[in-house]
Formats: sequence, C-alpha cells, structure tokens
Amino acid sequence: MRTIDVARGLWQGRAQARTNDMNLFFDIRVAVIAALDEMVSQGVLPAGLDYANVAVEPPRDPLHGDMATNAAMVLAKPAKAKPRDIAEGLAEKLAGDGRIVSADVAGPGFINLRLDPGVWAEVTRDVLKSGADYGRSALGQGVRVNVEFVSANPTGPMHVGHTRGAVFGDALASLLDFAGYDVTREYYINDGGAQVDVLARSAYERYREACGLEPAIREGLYPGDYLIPVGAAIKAKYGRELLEKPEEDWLAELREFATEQMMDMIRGDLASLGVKMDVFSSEKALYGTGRIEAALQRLEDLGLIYEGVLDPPKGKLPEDWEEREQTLFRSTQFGDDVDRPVKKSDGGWTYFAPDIAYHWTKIERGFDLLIDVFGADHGGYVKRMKAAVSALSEGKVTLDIKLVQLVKLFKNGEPFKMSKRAGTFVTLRDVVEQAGADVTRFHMLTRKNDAPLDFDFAKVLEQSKDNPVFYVQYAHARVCSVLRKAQEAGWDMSDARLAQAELPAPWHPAELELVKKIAEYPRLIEIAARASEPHRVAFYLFDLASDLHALWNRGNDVPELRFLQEGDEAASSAKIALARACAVVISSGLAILGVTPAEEMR
RNA sequence: GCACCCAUAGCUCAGCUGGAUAGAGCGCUGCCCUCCGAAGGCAGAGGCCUCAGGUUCGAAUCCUGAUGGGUGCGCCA
Repeated sequence: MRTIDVARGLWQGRAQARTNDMNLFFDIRVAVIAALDEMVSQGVLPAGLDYANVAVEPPRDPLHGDMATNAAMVLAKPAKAKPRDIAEGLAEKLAGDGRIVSADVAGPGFINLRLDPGVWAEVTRDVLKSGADYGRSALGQGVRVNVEFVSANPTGPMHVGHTRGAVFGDALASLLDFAGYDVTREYYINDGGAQVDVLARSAYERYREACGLEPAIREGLYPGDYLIPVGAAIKAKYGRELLEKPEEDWLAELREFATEQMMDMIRGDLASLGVKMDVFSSEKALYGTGRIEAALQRLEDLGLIYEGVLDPPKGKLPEDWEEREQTLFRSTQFGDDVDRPVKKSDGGWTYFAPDIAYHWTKIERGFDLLIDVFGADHGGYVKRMKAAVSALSEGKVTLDIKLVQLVKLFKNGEPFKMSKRAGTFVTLRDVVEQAGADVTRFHMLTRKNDAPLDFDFAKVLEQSKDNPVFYVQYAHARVCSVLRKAQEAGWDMSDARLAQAELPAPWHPAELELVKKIAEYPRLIEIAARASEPHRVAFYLFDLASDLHALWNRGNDVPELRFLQEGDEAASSAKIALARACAVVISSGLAILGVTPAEEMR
C-alpha cells in the first residue's frame, strides 16, 4: 500500500490533533499511551519509546473483545522486555479505566479490551449530535493539497476511461477534505500542443459542412459527430467569411474557439457526474508569459539542464531513430531511468516543459502536497514528473501520483472494444445517461485504483443486489422508511430528540455489531485518507449496510429487535436512534463518494 | 531489453501501513415472507494467499529472485 510521505510525517507529528467529535479508537489509544507513559515514569519501561506503531484496532474475532492493542508486542524489543510481561502490566493499568471493563492478555501479547456498554450509547448519541460532521478528522489540518485529475485533452468528449479518473480524483479530494486537508480540485487543460491544431482543422471542416459544403475529414482529423455543433457555432459567429481564407488566417482563432467549446462540453460532462473543479489551468496560458523559460532557467541554475545525446532504448529500436543532441533535464538524479528532453527538434517545447512550469505554479501557490491522478497508460511519466517537482521545490513539496488502471468494457458479458473509427466510442455521457451518476460513481469506487476495473453495462444497469450501490442505498432507505412510519405515529424523531433517548441495555449482539461498525467510521476515514484510497469507504459502507440489514432481518424472528415498537415511543426511540446513527454514517460516506443517499427505493 | 503496476476461494475482488483461526459478493447446497420493504437474511461446502529463498517473536503484507499478466519506453499528450 502506498502512502503520502508528507502526510505520514504530519500524521505522527499531529497525533494529538483532532476535532471535538468522538473517535473511540483514537480515545482508547490515548488511554493506552497514557498507561504506557505511566509505566515509563514508574521505571517499568525505559524512557524514549516510539509509540508510532502502537495500534488500537478491532480484534479479528469479536469473541476476543471489543478492541485490541498490539502495544506490548511492538514495544517488547525496544524496551528489551518480554511482550507478555509488558502486556500484564499494561492490562492492569487499562483495567482501571472507567470505559474498560476488562483487559486480558492473549496470544503472543495482544491485550483484548472489553468496553463498558455505556460507551456504545455514547457513540450513538455522538453521531446523532455531530450529524454530517461525525468522522471528520483533523488529520490533514494545516496541509494544503492540490488534487489534479481528469486533465483530459480538450479535443473531444470524455470517455469511460476518463470517467474513472474523474470519479476517483473527486472522491479522493472529498475524502481528504473530510480528513481535514485544505483541498483544491484542479484540471490542467492541454491546449498548447499540436492536438488543438488538429481540433481546429477538424472543426473547420464541420464549419464548411455547416455552410453546405462537403467536409473533408482527412486521415488524422477528428471524425466525431460532436464537432458538428461546433461547426454550426463557427458559422453563426463568422458567417461565410472564413471559407475563402487560408488556414493561417483562421487557425489560431478557431483553435481558441473550438477549445472553449470543448471545455464547455467537458465541464458539462463533469457536472453530469457531479464533479466540480475549483481551478482550470491552461497550458496555453503559460506560453508567452516567460513561465516556461523561467522554470527551465531555474532547473538550469540548479545544474539540471544540459545539451546531450541519449542512448537509444534497448530492445527494439524505433524505426525513425537517429542520434540527436537535445536539451535534457537531469531527471536521473532523482531516480528516473533516463534524462528527459524538454525541447523538440523543431525548437518547440515538449509536453514535459510546460508541465514542469505548471507544476512549479502549483508549488508557488503554496501547496504542501501535490497529487496527480493519471491513467495507467501515463505510468511512464511518473518518475520524471516527481523528479521535476522534487528539483523545483528543492525537496520541500511531495508529488504523489495515483495511477488509475484502465476500464475494461463489457456488454452482455462480452468484451467490448472502443474505437472512434468504428463508432463504438462510449462516452461519459452515455454511461451517466444509462446507468446514472450514482451507480457509475459507486461502481467505479468498488475497486482499488491500481486494479483494473470491469464495467459491464448489463450488470451496472441491473438494479439488484449484485449492485452494491443499491444495497447501501437500500439500507439508508430502510431507515428513512422507519422514520417516516414513526413520524406518522406522531412521534418526534428528530436527531436532537433521538440523542436523548434511553438507549438499549443490554445490547443485542446484532445491535452491538452495528454500533461497533459505526464507531469504526472515524478510524476508517483516517486510514483511507492516509492511504489515499477512497475505495475503502465504499467497502466500509457495504459492511455497514450489511450489519443494518442483518439487524433488520433479525427483527423478523425477534420482535423486540424491530426498530418500530408498536405504540411504545420510548422503546422505538432507542431502536431508531441506532438506525438513524447508521443512516447518518451511510449518508456521510456516500457524500465522500459523491453518491446520493436515497430516501426510498422506487 | 528496461521501468512501473498486478498475482488471494470455481469467478470478480477486499484484507485497516507486519499480528491471533485469511474475508466479502457472485455461483453452488439447505433453510427463512399471515412478520417495520424478501431489491433481503441465516447456515454450509470451497484456500499450498503463483513459486523459491530471505528479514523476525510473527509475513498474504517487507526484501531478493523466478514465473505469468497489464501499461509504458527521444522530437505524442
């Protein structure tokens, strides 16, 4: 698992930083560390121990207790003591904590903790009081992070591949935001290269078509229908005046015009998915400002630019390979495989050069952490980009690059090849219109970003239990349904009222399982944020929904477990408080994923 | 040839930054609707965590190598 290096340092340094909300695992860990400190001051343990690896987590087997800590095993070696000995002493101290009913040493030195049932009531009340803020963390407090994602070329509509990057980047940004980071969502528009010339020429042909002439969509131009309205728009703006003019008279203007149109379309695509960028940065805007020259000058001042000749790649040689001296960035000094050219043979910049300048602007804007979300096909670009950021920031800013694996399309179980020419090009709009934004987003987050994703239209469109998003939304809808029924009975089921309900004691095992899962949420958020892995939220929600469904179903056999206790407002309030707490967490998690918490399934 | 990513149940995949008896969904077997929504639940079968070494109290997790797959490899972005 990868982590954000910067965040790791901050995590350890800020271990005490947190919000006022309850984070049960965090709180108990504080108690464990306090107990350890006490043992140090009593001379039982040596001073100066590093507690960083001391964890308080759910035990693998619920029979072991409510929580477990590995403190004794982690500290055994540095403290030069036997794990069991440390564990015995630590367990004794922990048993004195009011929230802890028992602390038992088990296995190689685990300490299993059993918590007072009152703790679970406290968690439930806390969720109801904090509402959407429950689980919010101070993990990233004071860290400004820039998440650059999508950055699709402004030459056409977004396709399914972009969709995954968009969903992942957006969910990651939301997750980091929830974990306390100061997040900026950013899109880099590649509007400076040759591909926008191609776009302009393609649009020109559609313009001719709009004027009643036969378009000449030559090989190498973009044939897509999406340029037809662009051609019409050009005609509306310029009339027929461009028809007789040579390319050099209209190229620059149409480049800008068409790019604008494409970006409008892309913004629309993103909006249909529920993605909203904070900043759009233009590559072209860097040209002529001296930014690119300045960035490269800076690298040159650092002795990282030189004129040189690269060795040809090993293995099969490109057909047009010839030895050539070029302007190179010494990226090998930062772990890259070869130095990278920044100028083309025609004197223009390579794609890399403005990208260096662009990343420099991010550094200068004061971000502490940069995250780029790339498609896996850009994996070869990772090392040089990291090298550039490391060089320009003199190692002060970390660039973390998350690669998103490509999406494998299926239709009715058959692999489905996308091809612009064959017209089997599946756009983001196609997907969203057919499957809906919620389903698309959730499905794309049910896989780790670096694992390939199968996207089968038949399965994704199917509104069944095979579709995890329905399972999770269904759990939320069920709670809403119960609330509606309770309110029909004339009972006050506001969160404020529920937070004061007398909660069940003792708890039924099915209820306990649910409330324990709810208690894990803040910890899950921090784990997911530290790993930059929003898919963990999706998996957590599935588990949480599963616990709710399980409890619900128990109500079929055990009437006392039903959320609605006919004619008994007090008893119902207690049950519904728990259900509502679950719904609050589902809603919170779905918000991070950008999925609507359905109030009813229709 | 080199770099990056991946390899866990029949299939698709999780596995909480090294912990206890490795989990879920689908599929398979068997149960559960005069009962707050069965779009669901419960139980069961199913594993050499690709292979071989290494690190240590302890490895699916970290390191090295092998094998198999994906992606990329100067003047495209």
